[in-house]
Amino acid sequence: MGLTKTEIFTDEQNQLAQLLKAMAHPARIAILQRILKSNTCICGDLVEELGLAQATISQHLKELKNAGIIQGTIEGVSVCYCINPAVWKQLELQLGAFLGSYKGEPNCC
Amino acid sequence: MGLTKTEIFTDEQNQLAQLLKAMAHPARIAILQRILKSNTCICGDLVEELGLAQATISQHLKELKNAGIIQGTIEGVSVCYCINPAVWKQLELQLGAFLGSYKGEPNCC
DNA sequence: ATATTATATTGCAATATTACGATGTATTGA
DNA sequence: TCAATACATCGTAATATTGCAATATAATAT
Repeated sequence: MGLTKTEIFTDEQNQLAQLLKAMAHPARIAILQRILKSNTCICGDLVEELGLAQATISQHLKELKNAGIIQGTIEGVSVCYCINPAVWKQLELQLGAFLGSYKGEPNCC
Repeated sequence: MGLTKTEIFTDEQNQLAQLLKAMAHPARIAILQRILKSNTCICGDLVEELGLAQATISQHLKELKNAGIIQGTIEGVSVCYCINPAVWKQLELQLGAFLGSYKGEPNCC
């Protein structure tokens, strides 16, 4: 198979899983950290700074963009990527609620 | 390929990516939500409640266990799974720092 | 118009993931 | 001991992901 059965889960579960999946790669975490740090946008500096080929970086950027986590605007010859505030905030809320719902009660295993 | 180049990233990036990856599937999110809700442990109730085969559930549980997010102890004939408090707390901290480092300054794209 | 620069897309090979049936294993109860 | 119950593991098919070279595209500069 290799095909997730999305139809048996809630929209919220599928959506959260998709956002997590988009971030679940060290290169994409590195890209996001880089965008967060130099809050002013970046472009293909990534190709030099990370040790991956240009095609690979472009592909990772595309995945982050498809998930809605980042957005890019053309800026002359290069492209400027930055965080999509709405999605980032939603992710923060959804994940916060999810992670925060654990109350660590020690009556178990 | 299909092989992540982990050696070019920091331990923190690789570790966070691995934790996110373990959670980045709707079935595994559903499993975690179920564990969080009935904070008292569960077992193969999941097979009935989610619409997946027993082998599939077992496989997802194994992945969560391998990532360290949950732990299981044998309880008679069944197995009791619950959250690993240390890893959960670490995830909360690491993700909180990561997500919280975005200050939403609107000087960009 | 043409070259240059920056990024995207395509095509491919290697590997990973998802899901399940079938089978193995360990514990309890009769 | 033997059956039943609850999981785990194996094997397999379908599909997805990762990474790159090669090539395409789009914008600016000459």
